[in-house]
Amino acid sequence: MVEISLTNTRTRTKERFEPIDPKNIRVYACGPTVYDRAHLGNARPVVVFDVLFRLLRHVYGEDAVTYVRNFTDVDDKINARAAVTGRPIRDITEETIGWYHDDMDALGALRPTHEPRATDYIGQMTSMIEDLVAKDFAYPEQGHVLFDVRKFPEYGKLSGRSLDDMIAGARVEVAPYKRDPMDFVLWKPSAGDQPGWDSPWGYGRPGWHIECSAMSAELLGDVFDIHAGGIDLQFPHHENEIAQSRCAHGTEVMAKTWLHNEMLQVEGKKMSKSLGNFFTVRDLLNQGIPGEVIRFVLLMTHYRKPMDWTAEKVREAEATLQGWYNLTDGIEADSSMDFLIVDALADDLNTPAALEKLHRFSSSSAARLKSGMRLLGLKDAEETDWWRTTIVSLSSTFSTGDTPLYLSEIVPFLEKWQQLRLAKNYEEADLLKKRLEGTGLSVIVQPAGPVAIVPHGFDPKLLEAIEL
RNA sequence: GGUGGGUUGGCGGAGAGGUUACGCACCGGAUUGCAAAUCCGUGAAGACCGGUUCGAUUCCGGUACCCACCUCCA
Repeated sequence: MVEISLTNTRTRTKERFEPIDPKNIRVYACGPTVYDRAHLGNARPVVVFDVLFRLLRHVYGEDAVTYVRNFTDVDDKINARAAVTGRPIRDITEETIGWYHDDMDALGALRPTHEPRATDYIGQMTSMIEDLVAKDFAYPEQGHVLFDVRKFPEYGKLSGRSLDDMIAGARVEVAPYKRDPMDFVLWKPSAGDQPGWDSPWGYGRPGWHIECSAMSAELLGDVFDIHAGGIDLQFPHHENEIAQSRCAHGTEVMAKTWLHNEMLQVEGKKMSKSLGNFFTVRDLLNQGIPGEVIRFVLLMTHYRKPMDWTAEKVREAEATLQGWYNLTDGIEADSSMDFLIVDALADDLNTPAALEKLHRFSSSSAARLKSGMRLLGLKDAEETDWWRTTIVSLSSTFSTGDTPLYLSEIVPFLEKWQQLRLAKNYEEADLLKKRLEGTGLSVIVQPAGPVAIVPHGFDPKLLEAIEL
């Protein structure tokens, strides 16, 4: 059995992963609030924890892993979106969930075992809140229900904060219904057209944190193996989840292992709308950057380090993948050296180290490369075609797939170019070559003669403007 | 202010107390009208100051700088 080690935020150490039940490993990751397209920062944890999911399935068996990622479909940002657009909330959340699936599928992320929606678990939330009130960990006040942080001595342990320090430096307004400034909302009243449900505390809606506690308990149990999310969720979201779940269930831990990925930056700066470097996964796909390339870039940096998204990395990833796809197209995969990749991933999801192994395979065995790429969730060459090119030459022409050949359009130019070259009229030959390259073609000389490399998506109409 | 993390060659980015990371770029060679592609090869590092050690970029302490969170953004 491969020994997996993971950096556990809860204990601040890298430790060996030992499943509670090797036949049913239970993982929960915090999913998106569905009010808009997923941005690139949302994609990082999705890809990172997809690698974890794949690794666990590889090691323990495909049916031995239960992976839950929620959709937060009740939230004030969604309400705001509904108010601005005049659309029903359900329309917005349905549409956004569809987008999310499209975009994450494009990145090669497997669908989790369960993708629960918060609004389908309101009953579980209210019973959990009732339980917390009954056990005196929470108190109702002015239509709200609040968690009483002073009742949970270990509050702040996950993020290494003390209540008193946080209050000293807090910039939050203290609501009048709170006993302690750090008390957080489990339930809050709804008015007007805000979404709401009947509850023992009146018509209202849940606070943000309770949904993850209720859904993870329902689907994974009171204690489960791994809870994952972005480092920005460590406080307060995960801290609050732990407080709720442990107090309600009376357990020593909520999850044995807590994993947090570091944040994403763009060209060295935090991604933000004001800096103009904010973009969604869909924006990148629409620019023609393939999903596999986005995935590759995300895998180039270890998940616990801040990662910088740059155009240079995109270029590098695309060139590398194109080369690997050319090597592995039509090749039968050889899994005999997979353990090298698995070992790298088992060492705290070291994806850069795994990529290094793939680079080594690329110069020794395309069959092993193909198998290794699958382990990282990179599509097979046959499943995608953006990397394909067509080679047009005067003697023989072939295409790496179903790409059109453009023989009649291109060959006359190659013949002309060859004539000029044989006549040593290099000035005109170079001019012609430059014009051809302006259409996206690459024109080169091989031992057998001139050759044009036609990229995927080439537009032959561009050739009409060039004089023969 | 509090808490956590980081600083590796031109760039990206890992591991390891002493043995080539790897990729991109660069340079040299093969090849080439030029170029591209491909193949082969060389060089290049660990913020600063101390400490531990036979030996540290790798462990410990300090300094500087950077980043994140504390503001229901992954």
